[in-house]
Amino acid sequence: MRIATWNVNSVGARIDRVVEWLESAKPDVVALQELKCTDDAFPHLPIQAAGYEAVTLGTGRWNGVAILSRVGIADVTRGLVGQPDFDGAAEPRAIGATCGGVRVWSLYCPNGREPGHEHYNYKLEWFKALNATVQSELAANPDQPFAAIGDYNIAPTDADVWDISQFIDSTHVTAAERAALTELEELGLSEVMPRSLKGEPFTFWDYRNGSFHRGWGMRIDLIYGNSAFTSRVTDAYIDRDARKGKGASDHAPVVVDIS
DNA sequence: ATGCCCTATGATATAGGA
Repeated sequence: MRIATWNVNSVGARIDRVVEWLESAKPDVVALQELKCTDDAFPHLPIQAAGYEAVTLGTGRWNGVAILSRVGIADVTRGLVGQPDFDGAAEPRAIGATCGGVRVWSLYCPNGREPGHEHYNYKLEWFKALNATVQSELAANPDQPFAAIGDYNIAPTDADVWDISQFIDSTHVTAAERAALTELEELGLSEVMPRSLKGEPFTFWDYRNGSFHRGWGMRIDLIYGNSAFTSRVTDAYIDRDARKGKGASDHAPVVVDIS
């Protein structure tokens, strides 16, 4: 079974590319982030025409997550256990579903903006809610394959950004953010490292400053799984080609194959 | 080569992204 995660930066603006990618990569399950649309506006018709059903959580202009599947979607959960509000609202950043026997979460973790910012504190609180959700689900079904995949907005190590000296006093690389990943690992999750098909192993390149052709990228779209999941992994890769050309998302898909 | 920002919004600027 092939599972993928992709921050598409607006599913409406990207729908043709998304459908084209589904047809070429042939994933069975896809976690999408940054839909930037309401549930009502989600483009179900072209997704269905490509052979997938979709469950979504979207409120409009910002955020939004979905899971696409051609192997069934059951037991859909929207939001996290104890998820914090931001600016008085629960943002659409997490959706979980069981697809083909695998429990999958599509995650769009908060950015944080800058260390010490209200949004940074929200980011750390959000990860506590993710931790509580993962802990609860792993305890309920310890033998079921479980994958928490998406845009984590954290680079796990200094090697996961193009130049760590550019990240002094920046989010995505702080000890507190990385500690949130360590705490997920302490629950029994571990990261599936994707290989790079060609070029540097990043998953995001800013639109600005020609970052993509300069190799100024970051690896922030991550695959975490429990041992029932990771023991079945046969391959994982970053589809960097999907970042090329006009009309691309600023993120590349990350794909994992399991037996 | 992949080439120097993009998206949605009660828009004609602004917020957010990372």
